[in-house]
Amino acid sequence: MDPATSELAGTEPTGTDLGSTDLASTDLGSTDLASTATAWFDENARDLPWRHPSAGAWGVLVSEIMLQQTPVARVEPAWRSWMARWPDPASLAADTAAEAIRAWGRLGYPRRALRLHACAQAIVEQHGGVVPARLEELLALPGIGTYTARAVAAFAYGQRQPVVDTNVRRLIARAVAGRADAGPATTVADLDAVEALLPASDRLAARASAAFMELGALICTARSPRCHECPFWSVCAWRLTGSPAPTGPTRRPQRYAGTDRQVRGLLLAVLREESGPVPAARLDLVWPEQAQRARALAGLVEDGLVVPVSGHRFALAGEEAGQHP
DNA sequence: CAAACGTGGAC
DNA sequence: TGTCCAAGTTT
Repeated sequence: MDPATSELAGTEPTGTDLGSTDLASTDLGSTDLASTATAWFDENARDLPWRHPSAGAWGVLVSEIMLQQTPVARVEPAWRSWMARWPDPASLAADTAAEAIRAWGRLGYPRRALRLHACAQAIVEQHGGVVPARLEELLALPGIGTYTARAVAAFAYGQRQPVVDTNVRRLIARAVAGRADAGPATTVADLDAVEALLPASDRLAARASAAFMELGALICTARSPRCHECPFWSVCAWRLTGSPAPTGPTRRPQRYAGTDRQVRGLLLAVLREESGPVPAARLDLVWPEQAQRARALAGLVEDGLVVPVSGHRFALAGEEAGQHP
């Protein structure tokens, strides 16, 4: 409908009393969204390993990369083994990209593994092996964009940063703007709108950011929001107007079967299972149409995930040495 | 800026 | 069974 404008902006804070919740932890009014969400978070936050102080900034960074488009349930075991093997940037940087891609397993979007490996090397080379805390420096690292940079700054370093992911966009679109769903992209306006909701102190703001995300992930879900359990129940603009259905055209064809993505996945699955270069003939088996197969393989090479080796063989990046007979 | 980029689970 | 969805980034 209005693609140029942000769904997150445009409504004023409510002064309505929530009534049922005791929010004694703040000295300000107890009815703003941030403190309401935080109070809920205090009672309902999941005990995720990267939320423990022991996870450190590296643990937070790794979790954020893994969580880009991959559900928590699948990330958790992968994160544990990853951190056990590479507890800091230096250890990952010292290993091959191939091992990172292999350890990534089936989390999806394996370019993230490659970028995380490159990210670790950049952290070692440019930041002495310490995950940087400044937004500018985080944004300059491979695989780290608007969301992830702020997530690391807030969750690892306790900074006051608007952390806007799909969950927060949806939550605020409903609660504040009264819309059924958020728009497609994170805009500057989105960041500003969320920033305006954050408490003044760094510590409380970071906590509120985590609370907003958790609320979006557990309660204000895309499919069947659990409004009856939502702490925003009495103030949510969307619910207050009868929870109208989403307007506008439904988007995204996004098929998967038969796409280059599927073929890339099949190709990479073979290479992951092998310990070194694989004959091209072996890769030919994964997909019947040679043209698409060649295109997918070329794409993997172009992305730097796969490297051609002499003698019509291919290997995971960093493994082209081929010490196997 | 739209499109590309994996994968598996829930409904 | 097919569609929808999951803590985005890059080009």
